Amino acid sequence: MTTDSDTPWLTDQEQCAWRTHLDVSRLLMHQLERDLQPFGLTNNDYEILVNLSEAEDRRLRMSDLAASTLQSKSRLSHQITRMENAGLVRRESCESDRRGLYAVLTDEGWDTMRRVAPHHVASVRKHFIDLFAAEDLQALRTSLAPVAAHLRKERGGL
Amino acid sequence: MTTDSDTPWLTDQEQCAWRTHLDVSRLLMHQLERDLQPFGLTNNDYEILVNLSEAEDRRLRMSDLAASTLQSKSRLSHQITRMENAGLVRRESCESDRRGLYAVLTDEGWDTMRRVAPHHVASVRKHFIDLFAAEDLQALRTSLAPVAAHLRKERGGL
DNA sequence: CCCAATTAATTCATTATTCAACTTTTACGG
DNA sequence: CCGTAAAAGTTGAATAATGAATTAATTGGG
Repeated sequence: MTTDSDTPWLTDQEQCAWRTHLDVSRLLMHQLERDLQPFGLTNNDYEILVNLSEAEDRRLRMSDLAASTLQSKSRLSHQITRMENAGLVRRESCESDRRGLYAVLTDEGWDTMRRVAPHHVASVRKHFIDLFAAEDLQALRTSLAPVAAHLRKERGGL
Repeated sequence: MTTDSDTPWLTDQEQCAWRTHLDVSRLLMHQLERDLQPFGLTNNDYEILVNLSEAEDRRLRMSDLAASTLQSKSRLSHQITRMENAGLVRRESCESDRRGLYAVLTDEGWDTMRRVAPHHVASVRKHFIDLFAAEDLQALRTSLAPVAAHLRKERGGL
């Protein structure tokens, strides 16, 4: 049988590491959201802008954008609709596959990105990056990378 | 004036660390959510259960519970309403301060907690804790703790 | 002792997320 | 080629989160 005493409970150290990670995740997202608010953007908006502005021709297929932002297609579809209404993005149909659509950054979206990015970077530095010693940040990266890889494999289709 | 070249953009290393942290946060929450689904609980439900089950008399004031779960009072209020409907929790009025309410774990909530906790711990181990070398987990904890502290100070009232 | 300010918590309206159902187009096995 | 399966994306209804406004009780200075 399976009893309580079989359960490999977390040690105090592990508990603490875990809780700290959780707290940082949540608090950090909240803080970044707040820092973006004056510009009328959410974290989600911003991430879409980043992905599109880095992409070839400032456009990406809906599916690819959903994959790279780790969202469901449905959620992305709603998200893009909102951003389209805000004038940041537009949909364009894809010639090679008539099922497909591109999300394309508008000029306004591009300008918004250029204007907001410096502030966002400052925010990320202030509340995260600059709080680590350089070697700690490296350690973080190298120890987190396998976790990310594991989790990516674990999730089949979002 | 402030130009683009004044902006202290993230280095490649920093970018990578940052993105990895973001991805891990999101993928991990998703995975844990999926692992809790068979038990009919969400991450939020579970966290409330943990907090209440560790508390004196298995009860906490709404405000304290909101603070320790880093949620707004409004959100917590809705959350507790849902959990009350699910029979996991009940509200009890507070004698010493008639404005106040306790969220109290029901017997069903307690049983649910005891039943689900081992599976949740296993999930946390599988997708996070056990993916680190012991010394890396320590490093994570010590480098993340100041970040958590910083963020807690930064946010005034949620 | 009283009134203004604060605190506890909820409510309501708006916005966002989820999940399943649906449409259209493409791919592919026989 | 034909028909069935898979893929791209959207839609709509249900559920959840947010934020401002509200109610009710407490505190504390004059």
